[in-house]
Amino acid sequence: MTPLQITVDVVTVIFSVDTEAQRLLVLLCMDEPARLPGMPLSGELTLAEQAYQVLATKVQVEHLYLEQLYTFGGPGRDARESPTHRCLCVAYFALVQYQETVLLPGPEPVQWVPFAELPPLAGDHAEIVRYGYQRLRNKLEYSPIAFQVLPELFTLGELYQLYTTILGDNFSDYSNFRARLLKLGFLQDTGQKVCRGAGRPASLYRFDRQAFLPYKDKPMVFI
Amino acid sequence: MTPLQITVDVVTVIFSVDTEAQRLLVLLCMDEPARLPGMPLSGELTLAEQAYQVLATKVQVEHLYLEQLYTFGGPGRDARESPTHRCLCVAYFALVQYQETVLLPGPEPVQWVPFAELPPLAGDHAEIVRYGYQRLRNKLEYSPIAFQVLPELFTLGELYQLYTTILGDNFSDYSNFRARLLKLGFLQDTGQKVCRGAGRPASLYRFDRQAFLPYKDKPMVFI
DNA sequence: GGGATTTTTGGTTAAGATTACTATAATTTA
DNA sequence: TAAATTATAGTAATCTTAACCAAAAATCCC
Repeated sequence: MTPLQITVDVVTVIFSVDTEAQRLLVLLCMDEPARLPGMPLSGELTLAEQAYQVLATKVQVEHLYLEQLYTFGGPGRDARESPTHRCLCVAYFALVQYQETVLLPGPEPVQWVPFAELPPLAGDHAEIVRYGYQRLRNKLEYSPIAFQVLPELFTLGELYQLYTTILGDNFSDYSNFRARLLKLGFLQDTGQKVCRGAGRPASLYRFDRQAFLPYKDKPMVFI
Repeated sequence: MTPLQITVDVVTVIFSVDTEAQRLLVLLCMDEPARLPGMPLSGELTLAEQAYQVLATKVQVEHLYLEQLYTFGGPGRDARESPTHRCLCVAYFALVQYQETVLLPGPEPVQWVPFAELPPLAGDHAEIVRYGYQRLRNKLEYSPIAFQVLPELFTLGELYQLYTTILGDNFSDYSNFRARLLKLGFLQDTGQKVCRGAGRPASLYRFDRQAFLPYKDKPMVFI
């Protein structure tokens, strides 16, 4: 019996939100066919560090959220496989701040692609992206990842736009969204006012992590 | 550069609920130290099939729920590791029906251990069990896994006991639990009455999968 | 046998949350 | 300067939740 040879790829589904254009974006390597950024597992890093490495070789960004998504591994999912060689794929999920993200040059150029207009993807990468999108929606509803990728100070309108771009605008109207979020008590009004385009100036808010902590493990719904 | 050799173990955290004794149980291999059932990845099966295989070599059971839990893989998590050898662990989560489960004899005997009285576990298996317990609580609250491990016909009291044993009895009182579950509309009253010990006879209910399906992707809370 | 106990069942009520909607304030745009 | 735009505040009807209460129908146990 020949021992089974195993390859493990770490790929990262990187989302970001262009609130201006109201678009959810996915970072893709524009090969033919397009694929998710990834690299084979190396020896010294944890899986999470590796997933971050994948991200960091493609983009420069300070504010992000990263977590493990799922491990894909049916036999036959990769062309390199054979009876003695198995390929697994540990997928990670990332959300990065769009405005500050810089795409890095490299041998395989990456590009933001609107989630609504995904091209055909290599192997099972389309499935991985769909899985990541579900995770994104769920996380948004019951965890504060939005504040991870918003600037330190933001308006409630900007927060609402982030939510509508990802969830669609039928999850709540703006007025009720505002009331609910403010009631939760972890948004700190700085008192500063800004004008973003037309309309009455808005208050700048800050996410108060201290005030949020009591919500750990308690039911907490944003939408 | 020597190629990295990778071993992948598939382990399964198997929970069940002894409603009589009001105890949540975990299946452990009673080695020294105790550990979760698992086996190295082989060539022909999907990860899920492999996880089921792990389960099926230890217990005989018809009704169960199985899903992927998490992939653990920091370097240094396993004694077999070296600079050229990396061990990953793809963990699965299972919930099985206690009453019908038969522990199978084998070289490494398994045993139900109360979750409240876990012995020291090998490697990072304690972390994996804790992770599984969190998943169990979450799943119970917003998915119908309870019906997967309840007999075809069950009383609302039995359903409530399953919930209290896992979540503690401070999540809802019986009366409100009943009302909420019945309102959801996917519990079919068969009209049959049974007496379980003392007390007024209870109606036997059936989980109506058809009536449940509309809840897919919709918020749905049981507690 | 018969009262105590246990469990199921079916409520009620007050408080809180949600939804849809309205109105007003303060800015930019035309 | 009027119109449009966005932020903010609030209301009222409806629905949900939490904490109870009480009767019904069985077993338990003396």
